[in-house]
Amino acid sequence: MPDCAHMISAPLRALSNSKRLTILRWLRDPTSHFPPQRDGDLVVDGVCVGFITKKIGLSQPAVTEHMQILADAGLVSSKKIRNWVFYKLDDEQVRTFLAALSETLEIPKPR
Amino acid sequence: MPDCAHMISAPLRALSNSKRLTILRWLRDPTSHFPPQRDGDLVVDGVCVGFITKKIGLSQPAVTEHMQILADAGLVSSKKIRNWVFYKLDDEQVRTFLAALSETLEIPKPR
DNA sequence: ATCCTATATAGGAAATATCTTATATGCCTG
DNA sequence: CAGGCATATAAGATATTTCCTATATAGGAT
Repeated sequence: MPDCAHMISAPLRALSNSKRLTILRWLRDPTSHFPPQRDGDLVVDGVCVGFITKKIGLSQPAVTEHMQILADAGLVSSKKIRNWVFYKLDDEQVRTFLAALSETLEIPKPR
Repeated sequence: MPDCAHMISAPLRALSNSKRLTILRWLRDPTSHFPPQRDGDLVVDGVCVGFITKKIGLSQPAVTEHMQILADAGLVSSKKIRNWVFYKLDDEQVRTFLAALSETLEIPKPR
């Protein structure tokens, strides 16, 4: 396995902001935090920017930027449907990141 | 279990800086990255500020600040011996943090 | 006491992050 | 095509982070 240091930097920076961490917690379990959507399923498609904006109380451009940072880090994926953009936690990538972080921080196994 | 959100924010901010992440990787396995110390064992006591400063190529005050951020986040512990200060990865707290982060990011189990 | 070494603190400069308002783009409806 | 809605981009203000130099503190040796 190659040195995966740079692979965890972007997610760590993305997670270092408390607003983004809050959003990720919402996306982890969207039906508990958002009302049903007409044009896209909360779980299947993700949560639209407008819902996140309303709930977090920031301007819409600020939320867009936060979501792009999360997407660039690979922690969420986005899907455009009509003129909505739905963001969804990327379970696979989250697990990969968590594994890489453990690998980076935990004491190396003796051999 | 209480909401442990704020418990992971400080470590995440501490980890979001690449210099600090590099230092943590060194501290994870100090004997592979630093020469033996006269007045404190690399593994038992930790690594002194001077060694880290020399290796990372920043000013000593910058390193001191980085180490304080890591210590405030609970990721490292410090031990003063004579006029040295040794920093050491806190395995227990690192594991606690990793578990809390997984708890925060992973899909809640159905029940 | 004086000097040398190791680390911490103070102050401030420069870079980066966060956020807002204004505007652009793109899709849908009538 | 005109208008409305959802999101993205642009520009810039403010806040925070990162880093340096200068200085303080503290222990050990001469």
